Amino acid sequence: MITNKILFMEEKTKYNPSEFESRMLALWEKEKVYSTNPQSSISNNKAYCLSMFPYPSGAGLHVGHVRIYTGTDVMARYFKMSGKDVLHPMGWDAFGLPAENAAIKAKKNPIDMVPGNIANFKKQMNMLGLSYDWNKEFSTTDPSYYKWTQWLFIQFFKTGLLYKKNTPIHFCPKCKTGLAEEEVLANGTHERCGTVIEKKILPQWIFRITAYAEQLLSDLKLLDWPKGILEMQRNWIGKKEGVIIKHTVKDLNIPIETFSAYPAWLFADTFIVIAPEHPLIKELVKGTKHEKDTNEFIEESRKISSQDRTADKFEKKGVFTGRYAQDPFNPGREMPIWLANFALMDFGTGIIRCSAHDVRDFEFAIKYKIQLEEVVKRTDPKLPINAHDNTGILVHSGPFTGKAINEVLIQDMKNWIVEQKIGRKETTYHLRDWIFSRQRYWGEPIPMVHCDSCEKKGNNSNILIIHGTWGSGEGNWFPWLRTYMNAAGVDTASPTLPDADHAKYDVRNQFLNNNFGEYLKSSSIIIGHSSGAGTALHLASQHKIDQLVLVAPVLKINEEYKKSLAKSFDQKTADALYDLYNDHPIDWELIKKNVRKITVVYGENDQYMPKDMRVFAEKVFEKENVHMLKGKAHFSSSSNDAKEQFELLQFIENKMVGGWTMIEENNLPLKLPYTSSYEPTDTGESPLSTIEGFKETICPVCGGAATRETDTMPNWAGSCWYFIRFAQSVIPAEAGIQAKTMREEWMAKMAHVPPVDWYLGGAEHAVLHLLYARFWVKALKDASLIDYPEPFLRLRNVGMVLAEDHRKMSKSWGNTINPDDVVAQYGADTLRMYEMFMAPFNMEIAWSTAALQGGHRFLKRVWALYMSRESIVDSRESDPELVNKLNKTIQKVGEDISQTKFNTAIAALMEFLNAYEANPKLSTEEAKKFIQIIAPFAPFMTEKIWRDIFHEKTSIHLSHWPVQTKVSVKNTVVKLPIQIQGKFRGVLILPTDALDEKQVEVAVLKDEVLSKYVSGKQYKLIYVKGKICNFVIQ
RNA sequence: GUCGGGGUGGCGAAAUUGGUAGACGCGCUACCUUGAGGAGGUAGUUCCCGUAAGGGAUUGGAGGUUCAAGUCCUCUCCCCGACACCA
Repeated sequence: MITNKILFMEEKTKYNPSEFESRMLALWEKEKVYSTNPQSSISNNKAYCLSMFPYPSGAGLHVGHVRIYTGTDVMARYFKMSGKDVLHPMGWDAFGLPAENAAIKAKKNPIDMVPGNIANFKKQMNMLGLSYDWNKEFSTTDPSYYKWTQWLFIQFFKTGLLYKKNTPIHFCPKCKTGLAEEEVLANGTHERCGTVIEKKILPQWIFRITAYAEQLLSDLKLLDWPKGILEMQRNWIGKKEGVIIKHTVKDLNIPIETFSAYPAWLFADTFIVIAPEHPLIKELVKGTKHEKDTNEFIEESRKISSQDRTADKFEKKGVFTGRYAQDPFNPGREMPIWLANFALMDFGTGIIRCSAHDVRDFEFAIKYKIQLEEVVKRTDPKLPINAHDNTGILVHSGPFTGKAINEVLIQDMKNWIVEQKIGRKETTYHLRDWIFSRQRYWGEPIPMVHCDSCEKKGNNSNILIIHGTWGSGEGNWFPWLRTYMNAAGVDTASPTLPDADHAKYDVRNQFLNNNFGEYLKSSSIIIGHSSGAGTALHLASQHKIDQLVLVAPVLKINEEYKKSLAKSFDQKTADALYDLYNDHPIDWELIKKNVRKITVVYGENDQYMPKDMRVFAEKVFEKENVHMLKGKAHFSSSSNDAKEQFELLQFIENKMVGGWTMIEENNLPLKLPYTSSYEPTDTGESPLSTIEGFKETICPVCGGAATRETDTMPNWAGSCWYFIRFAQSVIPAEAGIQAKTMREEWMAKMAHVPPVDWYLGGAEHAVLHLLYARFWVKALKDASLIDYPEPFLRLRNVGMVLAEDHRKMSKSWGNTINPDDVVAQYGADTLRMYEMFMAPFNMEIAWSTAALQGGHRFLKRVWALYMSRESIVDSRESDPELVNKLNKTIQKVGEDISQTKFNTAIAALMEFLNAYEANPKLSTEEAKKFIQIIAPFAPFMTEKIWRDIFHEKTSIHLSHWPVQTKVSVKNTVVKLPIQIQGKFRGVLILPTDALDEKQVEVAVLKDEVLSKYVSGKQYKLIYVKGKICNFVIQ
């Protein structure tokens, strides 16, 4: 009998995770413990915790994945127990080169390979006890997901943010695809495969991320991100403020411009160099004796790869063009123009003014014996003073001679340059536009069609802007919009109307029809601003056009409004406008027939518009086409609205640019065709071009034969907005309201979900995914598709997990650790505990199987303690000191988790366990609390104890984070550290009511050890009451 | 070269505001226990001198501020990461 009982106890006492972990998983699934509250994503008490989602490789989870996912899981569990509405989803970033290359190797279609990999990842994630709500799961390769990625592509196309153009790109000869700037490493190799990149000119979809350079830079201040990542983004955007200097080439009268970020040194420049790729060179040397040398030099430079350029031994070389330019800073000085291989075509203007003060220029001048001048005294004539130091007293510097170089002086010089008309101020960025085409199979097909006949017929969209009263075609945001649209390949015009202040209907109408009658066609967009709307409306009644966009429009003028117009302008102007609207009435019905889409935009702070104008707009047009923009006024310089009106872009719908148009919305998704031959081609075209029946299609505009785009999107596309899809609310759409259009569906499900609160992942995405996603969010915000400026409010980086030998884990080294093996041997809780404990979350760590035992031991000790019933459940009395310590531990663990300081949280748990074991006196209620605060780290074991020992019916993971019990611990004594001469000499134990300086002094003098340092000596006391006391011997 | 992050025992690391440096864990040492296991317990463990009591040194190095510095300031060395002929 006795033996049996002992056996039973042993069985019960032994910590055997494999015996219960899988049962806990089943229990959680049955009880739907991790299902998300549908309100979570829109609750103002939400905590959106997200790990960077993985690309599901065939290799399965790495222990590095485990570290990120456990960290996020611990936070999600803690926030949930703290009463927050937690969103903690997981999905798959399965498009892209790695998956495709693996599939090619395995001779399978990636479509067939991905599901197996996902299943394996998912199995492993479940095994680890990660609290994902799998109802939120999706893969970027699901047509139901990439349908939206394609739809977003179309939205960006329509507004000119994405356009197709022949452009020199980085091309990976191994992967046979074009790449983005961010995918090329400093040594000129592809970040995925290490192959040296080539330059090629190919037609590419270009995403205008540079339009957002300034916002991407300035909004960094909104983010709680690691300093290093912020700095890397800042550097990558690379804003530089400087000046452009204008020159004229002697004898040729060709203007050339140079950029300088250091204006203080401009008076020293004596020669000019041009990048060998510069197109101007041919003109400079044409027909001269320098032509041959120059061509040879250009040819030679072309052969040097970017890899060689960055090498240490890169030799500065150049060749003289035989030409000179006048130096605007030193009248009479002629600057020889050279080609130089250190000049970069893609920085500044590709042309540089050079001086004795720049290291490279100096070296070059010495080599080719070019004359130098200096504007600050050099101590050693053989060495340059680096211009980037910006220090010294100027000489030979015109009006600035004798002045010290500082910020103020530099500003003065810039202003002087502008005043003298020598040049202008200029801001440049390192950021380049994002090449968005990949000549590969495994990506989202680009939902675009090219129609040759449309292109020839001139069916491209163009834009005519009509300005308002007392305005001009060069006012407000018109030049900005024109530059922006022209860059995307859209023709624009913004004529200044004759006598616009007082012009009546006839004058306006005649002028526009004479000059722009032929410009307007069925694919045209007319934009009318303010009272220009009247003219625009009349035009639209005379021409069939695609779109009419009315910005802050005047739509009618009654007597009262006429009076106010006369007051703010003059009577003649008011009369002219009255004529435009009333003497020549607007035919609303005809306009509606002539125009495919009419859009009206007002700013909510527009003080020039009578209140009923918008009401009227909603009456004559469809209500859904009348928009009110928050924080905007009259969209004019007079109301101080910014000139760059990105928000207006959303209302402009270019239908066709360069013969390209989008496929119709109800044909989305454009599915990736299934094929057996998807290897990259050698033609620079995507493999989709070889698939029969894919490329040929019908033009949505003219109905004739057309061809599809066959390139695909880069693997970063899907991850630019996946967090929005995860957070998608299910409320209106799935409650029975059927959205008519994709925009309606988006607005209902995705427009109102908030950004990610906690984003955890590796630092390797600093300028790739993290920059791209920020860019999309800004573009989406300007398109009114979401309403926040940044996707990831807090970012925390995870440190890499190295192998035990401190090298990277790699199959070829044979030093990998498989999480499956660790879980099989020690249980998932041990693996989680160890990875959270061994180092601060963001630090690199080397795996240590020995240290893993530490976490295991902790769990075993907790287990053993709670399994010995008499010490836990049967004890009624709590020791106040221990409860006090427990309170502090509850507090610390919570605080540490919310600061991603998991290692110290666990240290605190261990510290408490030490105290608890030494003196196991806690009531049942208090004993439960300790288990609860371990729960985020070790979800399996704590659930088991919660149910078996405490007989709880609902999951510990749904329980509330414990509150601290008030205990009165009478601290009757205080340990007071004593220093003598600043050196620690011992601790005095003093009653709490005897802590006055005098009492401390007496106690020290009485103390056998301490007294010998001070007795009989002159000393001064520095006493921080109750904290420390220092005796300073005089 | 520029920018960012670091440097604390044999190892991974702690340290609110400047206030007992080394919490917690690993490892190690001695002893105990056992079902002989990758087990458990107790005590010890920054280094040097000392049987001990005790003393001295100590947060990469040098200086400084302070009653008091891992923490603040100046200079300097080393490691890691990112960017780089950027005018």
